[in-house]
Amino acid sequence: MTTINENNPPEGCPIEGLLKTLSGKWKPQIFQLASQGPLRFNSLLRQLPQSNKQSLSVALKEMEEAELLIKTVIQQKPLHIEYQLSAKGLAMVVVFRQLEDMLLHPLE
Amino acid sequence: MTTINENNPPEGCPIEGLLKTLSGKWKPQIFQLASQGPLRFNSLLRQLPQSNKQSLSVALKEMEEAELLIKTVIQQKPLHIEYQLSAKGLAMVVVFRQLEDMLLHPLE
DNA sequence: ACAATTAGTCAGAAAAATATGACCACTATA
DNA sequence: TATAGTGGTCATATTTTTCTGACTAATTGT
Repeated sequence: MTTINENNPPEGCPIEGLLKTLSGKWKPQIFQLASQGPLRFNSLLRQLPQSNKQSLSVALKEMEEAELLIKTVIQQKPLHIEYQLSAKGLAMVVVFRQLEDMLLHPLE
Repeated sequence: MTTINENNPPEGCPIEGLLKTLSGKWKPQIFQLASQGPLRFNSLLRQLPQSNKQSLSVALKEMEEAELLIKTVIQQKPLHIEYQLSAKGLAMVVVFRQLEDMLLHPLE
């Protein structure tokens, strides 16, 4: 009688945390655009005309909390706010590019 | 007068495709468990008691289509079906581990 | 014959994610 | 004074994702 390891509730699955911070409809585009230069809120909104303030606001906040983006307040009048990729965020984008390739290339 | 690149609708954002195939409530756990050995449907269901047949069935199918999992029918009676990580899937898990570390380690 | 196991599918309900439109404060321009 | 730009928040509505429970079909055990 062979019973296989079935007592394995992966509580706090680490991959879950990772993929959760990366999940969200507009985060891929934010990564992509931020990899091309600093972002500003209204500009981002115009570049993603299918999106909306609310969702972008939440996505930016989550990415900032995950330390993927750095938010900078530029002291001009009117105030300008810039979001740019952190080192972490940039490293993520680099890895994403590798993963894309992996996903696309057929399995030999 | 400096106008910044705003004519940049990232149609078919490549990162979007990647994160879409990785999205789904139970895929992280499937990656995790599959990295420990081949999976069978009902066993998976028992190991993830908060989940359900439907969602797992869909997730397995999507991961199989993305060539992350390989489905094998074992000709015994009753038929057994095994899901195991492909080379691609395994490589993904390895990269996930690196990304987790990146995400956790504070930005210096 | 009846229950349990294998691996699912299906329709409908519930929950979660996303979008809409109004509103806010501040500054600038006509 | 009114309009537009900066960068948002909030309550509500809509859409998408996930879950539930019933059902299938073949096989094994009691």
